[in-house]
Amino acid sequence: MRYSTQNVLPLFEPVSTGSVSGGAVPSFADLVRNFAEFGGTSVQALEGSIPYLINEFWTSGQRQAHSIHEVSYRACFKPQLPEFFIKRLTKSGDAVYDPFMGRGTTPVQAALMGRQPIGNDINPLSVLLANPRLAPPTIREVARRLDHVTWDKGEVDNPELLAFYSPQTLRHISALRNWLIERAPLDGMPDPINDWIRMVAINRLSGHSPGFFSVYTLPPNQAVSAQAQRKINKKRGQTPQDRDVKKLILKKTAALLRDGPMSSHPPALLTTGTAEFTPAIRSGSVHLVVTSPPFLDIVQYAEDNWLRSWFAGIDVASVAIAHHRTEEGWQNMVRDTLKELARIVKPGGHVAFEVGEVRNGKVFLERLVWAAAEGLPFDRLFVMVNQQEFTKTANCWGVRNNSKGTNSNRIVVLRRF
DNA sequence: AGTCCGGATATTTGAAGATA
DNA sequence: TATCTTCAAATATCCGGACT
Repeated sequence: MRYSTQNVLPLFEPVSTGSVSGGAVPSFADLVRNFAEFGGTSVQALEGSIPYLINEFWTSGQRQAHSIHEVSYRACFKPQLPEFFIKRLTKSGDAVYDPFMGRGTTPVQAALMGRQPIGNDINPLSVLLANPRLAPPTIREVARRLDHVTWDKGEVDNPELLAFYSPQTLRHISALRNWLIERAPLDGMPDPINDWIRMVAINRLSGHSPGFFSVYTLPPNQAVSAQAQRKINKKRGQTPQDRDVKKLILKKTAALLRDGPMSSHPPALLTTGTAEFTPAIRSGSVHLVVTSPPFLDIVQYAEDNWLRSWFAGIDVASVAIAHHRTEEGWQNMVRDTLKELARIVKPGGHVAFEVGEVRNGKVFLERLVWAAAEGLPFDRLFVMVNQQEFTKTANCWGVRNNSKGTNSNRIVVLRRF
């Protein structure tokens, strides 16, 4: 099913976060408890001292969200997740924040719903992926700009990459890379059209369909090493073919803009840095946080993104992405992050902190988050568990639904007092 | 000398849903 | 119907240290 305006409109109505008096307006807890949009009713459970509410909350099956979200990134939640909370806990113009924004699902969804998008991530790649989609150019503008790129000014200056690209394709990619680094430097003034082109190009670098610049390789959220790619090529008997870089960028641009323009929204604030210290964000300025941190050391974000970082001109070694191997270290990181969120979130505002079960179902991260919030100025409301028959389409690496990998969204819901 | 164990490292993909 | 796009790592192996 396509994402339609009809799906969006009701979301823009201001909603109350509930009130203890009167009882005419249901509280958020009541809304969650009584949720039954996909047939099932919420199951309540108490494990230890943690109240759980279990249901199918976000989507029935794999429902597509707004097309502007369709940017590949490792470990991103469905846009329906932030939508669920934004719809019920904020009104138009409110600020919605994600300290681990990744591809920017939360700020983009917030913008689509007329809220103020605020986002942060330690990886500079995040701003490059999120910011252009908050103010997209038109296809015509992109096409005109692409005609100005000096496509003949590219060399094969990194022969390793010939494992992924034909020489001609690599020359075009290099030409675009050089052109963007010169015309739209990362520390320079934003240029919505150039920044958009870079965002799309980053997303076309590698994948396993003809819509990408590369020969068939692993899925686009994880770039294999050049050495591993040479092995894949040998095993499959494949050689990189020429790809039309400009045409593919335009095609993906059209796909991203298919569902129409971005909604008008208050100005965005996107930063690059640690979630534990975000001085650019004013105290008490945020109404809702919807976020999901890295899960222990499961995903190697820097390595997975080496090819994208190369294209963008980011020095991967300079990006200090913390990998917490131990549960204790991870919980300390979460606590320090929650302390900063306590500063940023206004009284009465909420935090939806999404984690999952990892280590083959042995570690339930929401328990660590719940413990980390102890003693901070938050009411710990409950943990929502989103359970579906179907959790992901991926079956590479032998991942199967509801057996391997992370198969449930587990959201610790806090309210600032 | 042999075994066990935990941690580190290298290797490896296919089904579901949307769209044309 | 055909094609395109997407996707929160498990498993096998190696290595070094602890222990028998």
